[in-house]
Amino acid sequence: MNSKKQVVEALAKVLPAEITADQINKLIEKPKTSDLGDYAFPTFILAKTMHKAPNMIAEELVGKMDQAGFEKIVNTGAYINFFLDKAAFSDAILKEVLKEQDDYGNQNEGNGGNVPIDMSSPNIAKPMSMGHLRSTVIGNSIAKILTKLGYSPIKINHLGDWGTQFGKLIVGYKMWGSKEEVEEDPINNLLKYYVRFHKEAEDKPELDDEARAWFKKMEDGDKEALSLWTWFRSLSLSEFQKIYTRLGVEFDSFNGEAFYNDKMDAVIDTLEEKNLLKESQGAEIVDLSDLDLSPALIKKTDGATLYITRDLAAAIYRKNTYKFVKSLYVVGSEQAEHFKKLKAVLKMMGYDWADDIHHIEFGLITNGGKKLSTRKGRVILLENVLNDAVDLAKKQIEEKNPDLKDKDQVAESVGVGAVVFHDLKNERRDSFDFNLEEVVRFEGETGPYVQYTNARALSILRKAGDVDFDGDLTLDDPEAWDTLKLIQEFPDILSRAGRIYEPSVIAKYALKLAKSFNQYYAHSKILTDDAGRVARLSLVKSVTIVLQISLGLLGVKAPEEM
RNA sequence: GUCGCAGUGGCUCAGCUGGAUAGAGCAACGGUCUUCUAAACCGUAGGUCGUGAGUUCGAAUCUCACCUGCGGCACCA
Repeated sequence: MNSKKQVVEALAKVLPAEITADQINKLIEKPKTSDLGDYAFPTFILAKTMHKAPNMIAEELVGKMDQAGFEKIVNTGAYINFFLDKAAFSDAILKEVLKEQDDYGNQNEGNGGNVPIDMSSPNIAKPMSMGHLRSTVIGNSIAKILTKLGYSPIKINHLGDWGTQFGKLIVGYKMWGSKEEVEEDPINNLLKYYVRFHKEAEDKPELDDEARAWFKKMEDGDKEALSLWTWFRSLSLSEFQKIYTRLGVEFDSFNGEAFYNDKMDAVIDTLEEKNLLKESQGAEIVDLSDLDLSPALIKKTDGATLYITRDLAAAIYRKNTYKFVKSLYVVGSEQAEHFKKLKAVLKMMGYDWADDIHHIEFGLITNGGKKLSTRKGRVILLENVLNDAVDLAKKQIEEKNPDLKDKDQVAESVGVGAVVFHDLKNERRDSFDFNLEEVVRFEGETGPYVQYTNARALSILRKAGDVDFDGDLTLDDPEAWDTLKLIQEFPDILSRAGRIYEPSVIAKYALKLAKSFNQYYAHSKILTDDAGRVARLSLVKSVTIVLQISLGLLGVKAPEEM
């Protein structure tokens, strides 16, 4: 349903013909308060052409307008305020949601097009930190949003599974580690060797040489080196999997850095063919000075390849494999320049689809104002944060709803949901300082608040028993009005979230809808047995549908009771 | 130095393409559970929207300068 269109049409009839429907549509705004109606049209721009004061124009236009189909149309100063017919509106929107159910809001702008999403991408042998959570959770949510918009996302976990750090790891393992220790607690112990390596290498630079030598062995296909690498990799992966399961995230591909080892020569060949490669200070570069970018370093002085070389190979591989309509990279904003360069080089290679690559950047999480650093052992372990949050959720349940069944499962959903929601509710570019208390908060603008709202609504529906959601769903209760309008806005919210790749748009919407419903809940007796009962229950049902869709899009579970 | 991002009540943030008295949450204070889950609801208090100029009928929103913070800037990813 489209109530805005109704407003545009009403205006088009009385406005000068040179103003197009499209222009009208752009000028219409939503008033801040409901006493100013549901839509408003400012008449200032007409003042010049009509040679009259805006408030006069507004008054005149209102006099000429047909009020049919609206509750009323009035002017307030220079604005024309439209009040929708609440009864007709509620009936139409509730019927639509109840009919569409989980499909409510679905759109097909994507037309099935493939969209690889590079996300999560933790480094092997290092624990997942809060930083990885961002990439994982933002990527996952964007994938779900795009699915609802008709795209086919492909979630790629571009694992950090190759590079000199493995040389360091092997050296550390051989010096201080043991098979038993690693198998007991793979990630933490591997991390221990890695941190110790960096500490000791400060005084013993020969350790770095040794590490380089081991990495060289890996590249040369040395059996021992590769078998250690494979072992570290698979241990790490199964540890990561535990966290992904908790977060409810699944991947379509785990092709990480190592996967592109044999695909870089072709890239370098092409660069050479197109005469793009230049030698500079002993290294091979692509000059990007025309674009005000520093050069892209393709090959080091020692002939080894670099990050961008691998990413070029990956970009091309993804285009060939998936024929994508766009390709997303959920990576921190500190890498913005890297992606500019990546696109620039691809463009120079003649790949116009470079324009379809989008860097979905997000802000840094700091701890005490400082950047997190694995090397210095300064990390916030995601697993600990999740555990703390779940423990706290469990306590709350014991306190508030001790008879609840499946307490542990609900605590898991609520605790993890709080952490995930917290990460998604602000604009992704915002960087924030980690604060456990804030992350695991359950009151106010939080995930649990939305979950709780949904659980209470479901509880009403359970108490209502069998309801035939049919017939007249007219609801002209002013308390319900904001909620109804919000439900109707959902498809627009979804499309905006997809357009700007912003899960926070959905999170904020869910909070708004939950708040609005809680107000309704507090002021209306829904189960009262009167003529409006079915309509009110339809609203409750519709709210649960939209809240559950929204939480689902964020990757947050919606427990039925809590 | 240079490029990018940000600067809104004590704290964390909204504010869509410029529009009608700048909105929430937390914290503070005060109310609301014999009635659908009080993880909720209602109310009070709190803001020169970093600073200065400009564009406009109208600027938190656009332009410029400056200040502050964070991030990037060739052999890490």
